[in-house]
Amino acid sequence: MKYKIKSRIWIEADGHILLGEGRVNLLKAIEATGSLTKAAKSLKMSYKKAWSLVDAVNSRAKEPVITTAVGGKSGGGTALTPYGRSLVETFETINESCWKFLDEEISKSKL
Amino acid sequence: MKYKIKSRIWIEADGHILLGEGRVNLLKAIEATGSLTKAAKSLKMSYKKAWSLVDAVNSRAKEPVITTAVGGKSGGGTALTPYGRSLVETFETINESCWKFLDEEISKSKL
DNA sequence: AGTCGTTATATTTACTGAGATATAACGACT
DNA sequence: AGTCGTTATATCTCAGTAAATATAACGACT
Repeated sequence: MKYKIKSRIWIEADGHILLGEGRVNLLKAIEATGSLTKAAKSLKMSYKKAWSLVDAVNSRAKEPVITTAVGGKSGGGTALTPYGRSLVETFETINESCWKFLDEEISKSKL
Repeated sequence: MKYKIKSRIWIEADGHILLGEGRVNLLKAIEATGSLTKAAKSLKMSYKKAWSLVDAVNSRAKEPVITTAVGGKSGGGTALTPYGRSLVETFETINESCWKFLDEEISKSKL
């Protein structure tokens, strides 16, 4: 039986959490569905929770992460900005390289 | 305003968490005080919670992490085994190198 | 004007997890 | 035999969080 090492990373802005794994998943679901309601459903999350998460991200980030449209034929929708996409991408690459780094570290140790 | 990246790491054994930051702190407090009761108090944690934590660590680790004595003049006590000390030490060194790694990664990015 | 699916927000309800409390057992020492 | 501070464990209470529910506003299109 071997030990495994795991990690969670997150980005903070102004002492408050800006982006973590859950929020990244939500942003990706928004990009996939084009709607906050559908994104929440696809993650089996309440609309309210999803909304508070994206609101927190949007209000703390240096630039807007999502744009919302209300009303209209389709009812409206939510979309990721280019800046949002870059946030998601760099988060995921850093996260994966962190996993790799930790796997190497634990295999170097004598546990 | 700059983004900061943070992380939590933990070690799993057999699919269950073995050691994380909180447990490491508790083990260090045990080493410092020689008693689970005092360690719990020093961390403002209930005895019950502290006990369940060390019990979980002790039962999942490859070798015993603590030894306990019940009764006697001093009432008893809890001590860290050499293996427990090595667990704590490697956890902390990996944790700190992980922080360093992440700081470098985020400063490389364009956020 | 009416419909529709959405964003946005408040309020109420349910439940899990943490804390508080209680109790037993232990054994070196006086 | 009695004391003392500890380990060990069960049970009960409560708060804070998550979920469910309700409601308003919006605007393109028919």
